[in-house]
Amino acid sequence: MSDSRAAQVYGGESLLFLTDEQLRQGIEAMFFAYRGFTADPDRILADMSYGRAHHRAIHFINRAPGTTVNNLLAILGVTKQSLNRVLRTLIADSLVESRVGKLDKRERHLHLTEAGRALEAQLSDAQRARMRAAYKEAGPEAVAGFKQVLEAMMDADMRRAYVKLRDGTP
Amino acid sequence: MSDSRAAQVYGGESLLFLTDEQLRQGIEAMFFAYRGFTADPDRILADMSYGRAHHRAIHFINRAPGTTVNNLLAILGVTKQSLNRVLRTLIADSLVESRVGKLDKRERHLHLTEAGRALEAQLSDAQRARMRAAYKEAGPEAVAGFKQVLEAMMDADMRRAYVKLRDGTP
DNA sequence: CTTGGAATGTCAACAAGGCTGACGTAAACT
DNA sequence: AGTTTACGTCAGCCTTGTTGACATTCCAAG
Repeated sequence: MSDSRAAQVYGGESLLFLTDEQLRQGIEAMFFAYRGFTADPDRILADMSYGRAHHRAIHFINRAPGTTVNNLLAILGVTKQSLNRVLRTLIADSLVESRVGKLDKRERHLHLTEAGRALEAQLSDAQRARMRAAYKEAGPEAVAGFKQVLEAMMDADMRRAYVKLRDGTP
Repeated sequence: MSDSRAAQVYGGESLLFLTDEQLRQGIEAMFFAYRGFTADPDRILADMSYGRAHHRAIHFINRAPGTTVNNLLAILGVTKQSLNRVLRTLIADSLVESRVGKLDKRERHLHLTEAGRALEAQLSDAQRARMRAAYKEAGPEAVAGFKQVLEAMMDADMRRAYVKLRDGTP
């Protein structure tokens, strides 16, 4: 099981890309690339007293303004207590606004303030710059493959959330 | 800067894949996919009292048996205090062995024990299974693109480390 | 209408795993 | 002999995850 060669030919197509060696390369690529992926925003956030969790919250509030805490919870995949701590500081610092729901007063609808949008843009710009350079270096076909593999790697729930965000939320 | 259309044509090739929207998709794909990427080993480790940090150490010790602490530090990108805490528990639990260097007695060479290799295989199998499914679903060309983009996303240092591991350490 | 349960969000306390800083020891280098 | 390198460790801090307890609000069954 641990050293499946997978060097057979199946349906006329070589399966050499499924060797353990190829898979290991992908695993290590994910590890190193994710570090790069988060490095630039992390540097910016380190100066303020924020962390990656704040970035994630800001990102998704910006993506879906008015989203509820529960909604955000599902997307971020953390406990509400964990998210709450982050939100509390963001609200205290006037980057995020929490509005009591009109229909259901239990819900809180989250919005970025002007300052919040400014920080979001700063973080986003930094992360996109690296992404853009990588895309440019690899080319459009590589990018298509990149997205396909990542999507196939997600848990089913997350995949639904991703696709929903990607295709707009009708 | 924040909403560059990038919809021009450059060198005869469309640059539509470099729009902010495309970049944002890639960013979110990385976020969700990384969660899936770590989910299976995390579940296994949760039962023991280990975490992701232990997994990383075990992975790279297995990849480069006899590596030194300093070496591992550079690859993992953490402080020695942080790594040491992890290594201490792994050594105490007889999953890792630390041997004093023969040429340079200041160095400690790290090896997995039999038990260490068993755990590594268990974690590795779980992670590879997901990777294999994703590769299979996306196909060989997508996988090639996936790796290209990830490699281009890494910091230069990490890219060197990655390539060195990938091509064997001569 | 009331009451009990479900949903939503907040507060408190704890653990993992990053970090810095300081220090000690042994070996290697100059 | 003195300096540098490799490693280990102690102490303390921060972020970010966790569980447990609790308040508020909604809704539906009696």
